[in-house]
Amino acid sequence: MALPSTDTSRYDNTLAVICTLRDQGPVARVDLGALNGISSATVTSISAELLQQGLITERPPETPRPSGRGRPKTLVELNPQAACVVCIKLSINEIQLVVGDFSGQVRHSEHHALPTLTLSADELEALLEEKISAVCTQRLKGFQRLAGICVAVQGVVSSQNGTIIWSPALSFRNAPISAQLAERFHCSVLLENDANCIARVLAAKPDYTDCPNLVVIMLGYGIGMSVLINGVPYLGANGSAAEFGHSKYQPDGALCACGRRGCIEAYASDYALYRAAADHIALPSGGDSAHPSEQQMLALTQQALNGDPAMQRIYAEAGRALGYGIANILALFNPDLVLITGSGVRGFDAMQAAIHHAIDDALVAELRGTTRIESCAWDRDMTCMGGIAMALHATDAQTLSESQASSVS
Amino acid sequence: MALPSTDTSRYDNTLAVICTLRDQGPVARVDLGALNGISSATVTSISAELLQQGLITERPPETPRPSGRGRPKTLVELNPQAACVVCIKLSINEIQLVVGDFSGQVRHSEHHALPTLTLSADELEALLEEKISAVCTQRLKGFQRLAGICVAVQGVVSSQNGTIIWSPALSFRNAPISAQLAERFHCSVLLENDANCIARVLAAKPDYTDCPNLVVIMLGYGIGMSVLINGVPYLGANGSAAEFGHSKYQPDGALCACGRRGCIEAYASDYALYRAAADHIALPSGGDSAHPSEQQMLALTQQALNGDPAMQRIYAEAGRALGYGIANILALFNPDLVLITGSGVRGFDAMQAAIHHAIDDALVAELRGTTRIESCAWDRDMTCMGGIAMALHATDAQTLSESQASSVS
DNA sequence: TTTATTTACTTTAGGTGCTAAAATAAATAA
DNA sequence: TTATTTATTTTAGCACCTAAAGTAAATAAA
Repeated sequence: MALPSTDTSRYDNTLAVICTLRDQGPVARVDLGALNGISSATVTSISAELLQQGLITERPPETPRPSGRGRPKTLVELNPQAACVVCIKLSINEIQLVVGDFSGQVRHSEHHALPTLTLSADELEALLEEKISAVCTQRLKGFQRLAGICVAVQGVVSSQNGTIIWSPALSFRNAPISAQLAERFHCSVLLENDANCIARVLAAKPDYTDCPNLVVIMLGYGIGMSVLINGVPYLGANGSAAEFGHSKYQPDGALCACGRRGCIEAYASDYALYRAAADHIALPSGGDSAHPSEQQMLALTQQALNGDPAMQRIYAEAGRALGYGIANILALFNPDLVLITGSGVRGFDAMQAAIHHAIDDALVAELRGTTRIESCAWDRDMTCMGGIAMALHATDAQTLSESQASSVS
Repeated sequence: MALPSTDTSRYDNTLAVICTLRDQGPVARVDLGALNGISSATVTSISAELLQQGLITERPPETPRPSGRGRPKTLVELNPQAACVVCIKLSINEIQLVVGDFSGQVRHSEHHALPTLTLSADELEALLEEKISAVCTQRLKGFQRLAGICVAVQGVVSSQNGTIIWSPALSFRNAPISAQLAERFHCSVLLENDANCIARVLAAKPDYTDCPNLVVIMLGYGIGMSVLINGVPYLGANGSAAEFGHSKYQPDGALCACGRRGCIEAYASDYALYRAAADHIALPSGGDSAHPSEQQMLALTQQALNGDPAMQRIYAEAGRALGYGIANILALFNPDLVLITGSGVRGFDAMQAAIHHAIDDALVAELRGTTRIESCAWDRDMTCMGGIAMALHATDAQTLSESQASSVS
């Protein structure tokens, strides 16, 4: 039963204006109207409220006048100081903290190496509180408030419950996180899968804006995925959807880190490639066998690209597993685009032929469809950028209602 | 960029009232308000419009008065004659036509046996026009108009383009259907996958209403699937999503009707079971080897349930393939519920143990999740009932705007 | 230098559609 | 017959939008 209830147009339009300003930068009132399909009279009214609440500011007229006749546009822009958000990325033996302002710009970023795998749930909680706290005291000068926190985690999380169900970075399971952080910092806390953060960033790129159904595959130590359906991440019933890495290539196949056999991850992840290669060739030392270092993985890839037949065979088999997995994605999701990224794209060229060959083997043309399959350069900062964007988006509603409340009092 | 634009609440509320009346039957204005979260003053206003347009009627007060004090409720209900819709199901060598009225009730149903596989695209078009035309002249007495047509097809269809991309019932491909029918009958034409129609009916059942993410697997001659995400069928970029039957169990495995190898369908569909059994046991004649008859399939299933070891092995292998396929569904979609139905559920008991065993083999508990996996009795009329419901839903918007236009003139 | 033109923004007038509260309707209980 | 209860309708008022008119601030032309 749908509950249409009362009119929400002012609210929707205000949100639309904020979103537009966030991803277009300073915009004139006329253009805000045109971009969002509302009259400029309405924009005048909305921007007057936002101005009064301190969420936006009018930009002083440009010194070199813009060409053309007529009254020059008065640009309005988000007030960066109106609020800030923090994103913490939790990966194996490393956390990254990033501070973003209300306009979405990154203001600060820091990395900390630490042994995440030996942490207890309480220690993790304490660690996150300490790091956020430190960043707040050092970096929050001038900001009106901390509006939200996004915790980006590799693995299975329940955004709804604010619980990390399972993560390769942690040795415990079912850790509730959001509630305590929310109480400690008096702001909304968003728990997100790292792949969803990446997908958020990629989906905004101009090349991919016409892809409402987008699948992003993250290759790396493990294999993750995000599925955007009409631009929003699909989470499933408990948040464990899009676990591409543990979909099957071969029943009773290679052993996976999850403990089962035949997962795609058991063929195409870093540890799988390293494991398959370790018997054949000598590798630079560093990392341990379950967690190969970037140097080791680069060396592996290089050998395959240099024409080493054993390594070529290993990458071809990984590509075949990936290809069969992608074939299932095409048959089940029929997305507009599959993007392959993550640190593991370093090996994409060595796998690409096998991937496409496997897909063509698996699917007839009608089911193969017209889905583009592309790789995408990896940037380790993308996760937190997406987390900042998601935290701001989640926070806008709250920011609005709070500002309204304070302006009433 | 979102385009919130002008207010649509009257429209939304009117649609909500119609939907409520359709699936609840006669309802009083107060209750319409409560069920849809709007005030009864608004319901009065909306129902006055609908009454004037002839879309609803007031039901005369009950002769045996309802208990309780106070002014008795005046129930309003949809006027069944306000419009009707036709659903045509196209299956291998059979079509079914069903007429439904504006209130969603089935008024007429007929089956025709005919050789669909020898039809050309033009012949199919002519056949559909002829059958619909006949049903209209015979059955449309008293109805104000034919509001919509739903064509329900096994296979891959593009609802957007109104094109049958591929169907096992037809020997040709890429047949545009909707446009010509729409022109001939001056009404909206909806082209739907049969599994989506079934899913629509099942999702409405009280047992399953709390399952926003629902996967329906249809076993039969082939294997189809429908994925409802927040209650709406997921179609993908070209309408070829949810092709579970052609997701992979075993690379280079058994030959599938699609021409590729290792598809789930090549293990667990009727033709696959028949093919595997044909070497082992004698079967009643009828059908051909690629299209076993219902009698033959019942005999097969019976042998397995009677304890025949060869047949038990065949059904166990089919169950294992299905189970691995479902494991991928759980990992990728993490739905609230997987329902297995279709004529092939006759063999469910013979496969069930193997299905669950395979799922547990494939997935760790965190990824297995809490998804319910259930079978559901098969009813061949369900497809058209879903088609009627979907056609009405698709049509309501149009019905409204037309009635408004005519009431203005 | 003045005037016309162009474009942006704001104000005004009017419409849609909602709700809460008051009024009315139609029953039962006392 | 009167009081009470519940349903529906009417009324008054609010929120929000748009079109159109009015105002502001620039350039181009006379």
